[in-house]
Amino acid sequence: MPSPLEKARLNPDSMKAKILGVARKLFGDYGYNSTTTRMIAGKVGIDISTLYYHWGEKQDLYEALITDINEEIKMEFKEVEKNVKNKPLAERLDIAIDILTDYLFAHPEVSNLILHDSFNKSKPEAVPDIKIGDFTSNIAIAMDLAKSRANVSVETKARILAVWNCVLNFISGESFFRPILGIDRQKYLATIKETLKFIIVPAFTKEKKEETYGIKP
Amino acid sequence: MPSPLEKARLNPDSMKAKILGVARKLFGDYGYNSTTTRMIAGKVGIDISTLYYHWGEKQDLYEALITDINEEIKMEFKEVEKNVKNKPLAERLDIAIDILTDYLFAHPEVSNLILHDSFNKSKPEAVPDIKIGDFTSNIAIAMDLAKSRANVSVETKARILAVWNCVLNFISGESFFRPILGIDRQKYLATIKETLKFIIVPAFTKEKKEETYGIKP
DNA sequence: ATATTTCTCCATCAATTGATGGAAACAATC
DNA sequence: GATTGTTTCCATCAATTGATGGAGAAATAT
Repeated sequence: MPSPLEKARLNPDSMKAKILGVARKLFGDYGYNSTTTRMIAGKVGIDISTLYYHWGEKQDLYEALITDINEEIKMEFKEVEKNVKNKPLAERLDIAIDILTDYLFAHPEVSNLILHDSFNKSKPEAVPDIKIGDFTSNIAIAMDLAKSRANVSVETKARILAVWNCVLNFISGESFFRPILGIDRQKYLATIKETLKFIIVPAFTKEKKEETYGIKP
Repeated sequence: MPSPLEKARLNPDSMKAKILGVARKLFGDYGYNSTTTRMIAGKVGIDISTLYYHWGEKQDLYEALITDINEEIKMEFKEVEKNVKNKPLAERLDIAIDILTDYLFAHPEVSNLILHDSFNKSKPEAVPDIKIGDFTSNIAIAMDLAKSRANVSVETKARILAVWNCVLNFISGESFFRPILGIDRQKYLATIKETLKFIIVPAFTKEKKEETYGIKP
């Protein structure tokens, strides 16, 4: 028996899926509290009660979409792991930045939602988190910065979180950063990647250069 | 004739100043829209009308506090500039990170407000911005990454913004990051600094090592 | 065609929000 | 002590918000 969520994902033309899609963008733009059910219904072009008919409480709708995003991120991280297998560290970092930046740039709501989720102190209790903490250890191992999930040092975790949040900021802050930089969207994406690589690659490869490059055939 | 703002700052025991202080924290924690005038009044321990008597509209209160913060940040950046004069690049970065991280760690509302300001799409139009864009060029020059305000490259600006936002994230995201890292507040501050230096110093000193270290006496 | 289920909207509710008028308490001046 | 000005609170307003009941419309089944 497919969950309501799966049903909505299976049929993207369904009203339920349409509402979910619009809700994603709006919750991302304005955060949980500042997004009203009327805004969502209005943008879908339906009455507010229709929205409640399909999704029940505002929280239920939000929960569904956070669950979705958690799933998406997990898949994206798996994609990274697959692509960096048996590559030297510098190249791993490069690939990880490319994949994650491209994904988030194409789905900026995801980035918005994660940031709202991390920093918002005013959402109702029952609302689920986006579980970034769980991912940091996986990334550490994928990047070969730790041997096992239990062995990831505080420093390594902090570094990964720093980088990860740096990406999120560039994506979510586009409307803020791009005017400061004075460049177009394409150039912005390129600049983000370049900046991230500029900052990250020397830091992580500085000391481990020999041992890690050794993997290269 | 001192502005109402200056009057409030001059006498920190005044009701007006007390309200401003509480408003800073709350606007920082919950953002403009999710902070109600009743929350502020309640935390100060006064009736809501007393708040309106002193500050007028909610926007006016918010504007006053943003203006304050803009001024504080400007001063903090001046402090950095003063301290890094005639130092080699690596040391400059070190000092800048120390000063800014300490300041923001002691006043996390500032960090919260800046982040809300950069990412929030739902605040009323008339509300003023925190002008981070203006500061990036100054920092570039202070760090000796550019010769003049007109000559700061897009890449350099992007790098500074990345670092700056990284600091903000660590400060504002403490309640989110610290459980992931599993450390106490003091260790957290140390870890932030170490992480920032780990990431930043190698990147910026990699190519410019010779020319910049040359300044050293 | 009729009956049943699914969907959509209108009207409405109670709670919350920004904001104000006016009365009382308090302080300063004469 | 009376007068004036400042500060505080109570009561209230209109607008917005999350949420629901019920009446129809639309689709599906019989």
